[in-house]
Amino acid sequence: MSEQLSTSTRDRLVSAVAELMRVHGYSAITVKQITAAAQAPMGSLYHHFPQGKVQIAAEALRTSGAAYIQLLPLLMDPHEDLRVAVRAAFDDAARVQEESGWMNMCPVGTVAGEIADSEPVLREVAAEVMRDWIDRGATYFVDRGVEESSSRELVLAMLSALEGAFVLGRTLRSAEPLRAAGRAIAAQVEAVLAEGATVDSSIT
Amino acid sequence: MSEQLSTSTRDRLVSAVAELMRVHGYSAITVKQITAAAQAPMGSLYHHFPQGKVQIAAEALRTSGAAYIQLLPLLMDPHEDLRVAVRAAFDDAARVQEESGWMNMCPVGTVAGEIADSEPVLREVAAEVMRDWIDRGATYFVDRGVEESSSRELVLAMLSALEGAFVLGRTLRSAEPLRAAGRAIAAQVEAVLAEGATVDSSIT
DNA sequence: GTCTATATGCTGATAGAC
DNA sequence: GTCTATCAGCATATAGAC
Repeated sequence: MSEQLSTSTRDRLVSAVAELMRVHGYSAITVKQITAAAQAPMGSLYHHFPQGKVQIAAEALRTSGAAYIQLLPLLMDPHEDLRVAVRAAFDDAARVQEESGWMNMCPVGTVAGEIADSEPVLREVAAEVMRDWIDRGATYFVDRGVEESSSRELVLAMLSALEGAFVLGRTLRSAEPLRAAGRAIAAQVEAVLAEGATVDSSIT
Repeated sequence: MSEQLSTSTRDRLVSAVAELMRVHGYSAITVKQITAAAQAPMGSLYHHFPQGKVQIAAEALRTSGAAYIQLLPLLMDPHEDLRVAVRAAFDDAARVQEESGWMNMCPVGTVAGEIADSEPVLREVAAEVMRDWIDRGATYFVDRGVEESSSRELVLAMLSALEGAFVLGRTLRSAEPLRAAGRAIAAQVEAVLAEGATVDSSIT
């Protein structure tokens, strides 16, 4: 009964697509690249994913998306002040982006922009992933004292700034966009907390 | 001496690529699509652009990029209060995005994200376009009373939020991301102006 | 479930007549 | 400067033995 050390062919295929999409997006990668990277034959891909490239890309987007949003609390929890926490998250992202040699930080955003008008199935999957991000993010901000109505707006602004700064930073090879974006979102946190405080004091 | 009503073959080719990239990005479009859309034969494309697809895409990015940044003052000039102006620009963008049926609002951001690790020539062109945006944007903010050092940070945050919200909005088919991003950048303007005012009052 | 061999169509690019 | 015909290679996907 020899232990299976390697992961399943299916899992290796999904990981390979996720990694390839992170670097090259969706349109530019080929199924040959995928099977080569996963060290699997062509037939296995179409055995596990009968609809081929689109289907395996969808699965990879869901997997990566779920993993990515877990970073948010991980980066922000250590900081008591929410404004500091937001800036720390962006500054950490900036550091990672620079240290990695300006790699693509988020395949979901990249692929979403690329295929929104061409691959309706993948667009819907990307939308599901983003809706999950927004829900989880809003819940996190509520838990940290932001009013329910402002939380959704805040997480939308934060994710937008994050995704956009990823692209600018990677293109310009500069950590500036992410740091600047972090300051803007921190300013928004400040504004939202001030609003909440006003409401609170009017109640008290 | 019959007037030439149509544009030159060269111009039609560049326009066709710009429009196709706006919708589908770079990797997904083909030179056949380009020549078909421009109603030009294959040979003409390679006559005017010997390096082919990459070269014509580069030209289209430069042309579109230069056109896009002109919208910023156009949208913001009518509003005296800079915070209002910023929100108006984002709200206008949100309206356009929704009314257009969630079309791609900025080919430069889309293409930049897609090819940053695969097409070094195009990445550098996209970087040049963005550096031009940043310079012009920073100058605009300075002209409207923002301190020089804050202006650059502000325009970086604004462009990041704009590009990211384009992607989220198009994927989610929602105007919310752009509106939320606009409020965050307005908060940043508020913060930056307050800072400046503090400095000013210490001088006065 | 795994793997090889292959089908069919399309890719970017070129040659060369006009 | 325009246009047609065509190249060599690669794309996704499939068939069918094991």
